[in-house]
Amino acid sequence: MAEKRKVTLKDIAKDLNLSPSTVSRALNGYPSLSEDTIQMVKEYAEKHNYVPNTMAVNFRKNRTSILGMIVPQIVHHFFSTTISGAMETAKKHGYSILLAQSYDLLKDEILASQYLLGMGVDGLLISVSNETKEADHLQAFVDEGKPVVQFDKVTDLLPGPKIEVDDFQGAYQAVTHLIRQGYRKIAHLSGRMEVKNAHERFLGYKKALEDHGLEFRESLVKNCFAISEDEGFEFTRELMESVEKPDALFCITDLVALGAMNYLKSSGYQIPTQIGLMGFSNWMLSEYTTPSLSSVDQFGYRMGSRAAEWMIELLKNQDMGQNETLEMKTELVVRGSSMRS
Amino acid sequence: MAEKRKVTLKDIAKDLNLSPSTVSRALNGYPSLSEDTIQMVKEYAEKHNYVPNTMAVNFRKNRTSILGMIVPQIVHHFFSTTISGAMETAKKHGYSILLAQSYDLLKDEILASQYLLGMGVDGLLISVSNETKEADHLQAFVDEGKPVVQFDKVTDLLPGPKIEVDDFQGAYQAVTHLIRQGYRKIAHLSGRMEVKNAHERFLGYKKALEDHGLEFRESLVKNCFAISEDEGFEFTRELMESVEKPDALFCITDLVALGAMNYLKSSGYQIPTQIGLMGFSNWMLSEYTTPSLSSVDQFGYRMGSRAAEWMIELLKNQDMGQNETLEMKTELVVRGSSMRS
DNA sequence: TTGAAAGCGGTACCAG
DNA sequence: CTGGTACCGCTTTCAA
Repeated sequence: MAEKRKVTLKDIAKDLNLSPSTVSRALNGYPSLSEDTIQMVKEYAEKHNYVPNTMAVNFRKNRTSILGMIVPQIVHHFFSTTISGAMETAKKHGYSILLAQSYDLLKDEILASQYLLGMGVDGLLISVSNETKEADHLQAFVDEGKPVVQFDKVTDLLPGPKIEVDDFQGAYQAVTHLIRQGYRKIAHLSGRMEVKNAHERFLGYKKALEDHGLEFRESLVKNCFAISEDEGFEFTRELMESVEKPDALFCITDLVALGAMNYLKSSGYQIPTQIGLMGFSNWMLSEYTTPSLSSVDQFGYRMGSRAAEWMIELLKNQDMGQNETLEMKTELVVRGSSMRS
Repeated sequence: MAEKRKVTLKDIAKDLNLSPSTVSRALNGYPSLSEDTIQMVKEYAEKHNYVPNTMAVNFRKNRTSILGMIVPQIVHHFFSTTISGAMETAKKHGYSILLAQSYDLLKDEILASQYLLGMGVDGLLISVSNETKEADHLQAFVDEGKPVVQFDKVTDLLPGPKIEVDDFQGAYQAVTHLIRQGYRKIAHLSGRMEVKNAHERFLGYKKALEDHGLEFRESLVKNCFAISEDEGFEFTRELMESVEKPDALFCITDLVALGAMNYLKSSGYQIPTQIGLMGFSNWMLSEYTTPSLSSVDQFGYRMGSRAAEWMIELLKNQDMGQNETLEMKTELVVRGSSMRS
């Protein structure tokens, strides 16, 4: 490792017969310095391609310009878009993002938090796990004066800035769309009711039915636990084999809808003519199924970007943020699986 | 921001009437220290939950324990798996990963490199962009004694450790499989021949044909430029409308295969009976199409993990690495789109 | 407008 | 086995 020593601020000072403080000031654009000095220093620095030592600056200023970010899983398309959005915005403001995954396990979320805190991040962007029923590990950030901005999946156990998807509205629109397409017995493959997003979607589903004069029936709702493709398949089988036999399915997530689609197709049902199908999240793959899957877009990129923006603003103002929530609207994406007309 | 001052090493030293050096040694498990001292220090540290200041340590040791990682796009499923693999392995060894994207543009790759270098990463893991025809920005890392490990898409312009997918073998196996399924006129939707992976896949395709006594024809090869779904659709149309009319398609990537599949289905072709279809990369969505798409798995997680491991070993040994290549085998994933028997 | 100097929190060398 | 101390590179008072 033939590491050639890099030129430091002191080197410049010595060579230019200035004090380190002057050089520092010149480079950082302080006022009250003669134009000549500034010119000279800048030129010299440029010529010897001086690069300030980030570690020294961080150390001195007691900040890293790094934001921690915890998501359940990077490989989930939605989260990868939020990451992408947060990264771009952060970079624009001179921040970088240190990532960690919780795998939707509280245990791993705690580990990740401690890890990021130890790395000295300036703040935390987090979408909490489904298991998160305590928030001491998040409070730890706040205790050290590091803001926490929650997004997508949030917990009220930690007051502070939150960005949520308007799941209620998204579900309401989706189900309303199904009703307008003429479907009348709309079932819902829901998630766990303790999980806020899932509950909101359920409520949106219910309200849409009621507002359009359709009866809500418990028997048309199935709770997925793992939110898996298999559950989509199995619950759809149960529903289609039951007396209720719905003519449309609104699924908590595209993956579940995919399972439903597989069951329906393998059992010879025609989508969307015989039965309509609707997912949620607008995964990349929804476009590529046959028929393509209608869904609800959550604007992951924008969400990540907003979270980062918010964080940076808090950091700039030395503020921990109020206990306020920003609701992000969703957008219905109508595709083949629900287009009867 | 009510940041309560944290206890430092010096605090401990003062309170315990020891020197900072002793405390440091005790905490870092140095030999030649009395058991008593170690005990005492550790207990005190524990009790006052002392946490070493990462920034100070980094600064002092002139390293960050952060690895830079540049991929074309995080949202690509394959890359998100490599990221995940690299992150887990890095964490296991006390390293974290700072991510950046090149969007397959040289310009952005250079920016990302400079950015990561400026952040003071200890080394770089990179899958280069398709445009990368020079490597000064990577050489810059080497010049500062920071190892660069390339993976997946690599350039020979920078000598050093590389992890490559054995694209040749993967393509060879894929095409051999098609031949065994009885397909005889196998077309190839290839990528840009200047891109190594694409070229290797092309060569594997060609060799498989030759080894099985089938004629290779230029007219059955179409070069995709953007590797897009649209190109898959269009080139498939061209092929199917030409006199050549293949009975199977081997596509450079699953996305292209998807485009091909869409054209074929919309034109009434039966897959896999009339025409066989094969992708490459084994994207998440390949499983969910109808029919499901045969593909070639590239083990992204393992690849990222190996890249990180390699890097950490280099770092440990203060080594920049030789100009050697690790070839990772692929695995054929046979699904509905190519299963005639 | 500039300089001198004190650290930030550790680590590691040199003594003892 | 332990202590003293210089110092990593930069920022920021305080003083001139």
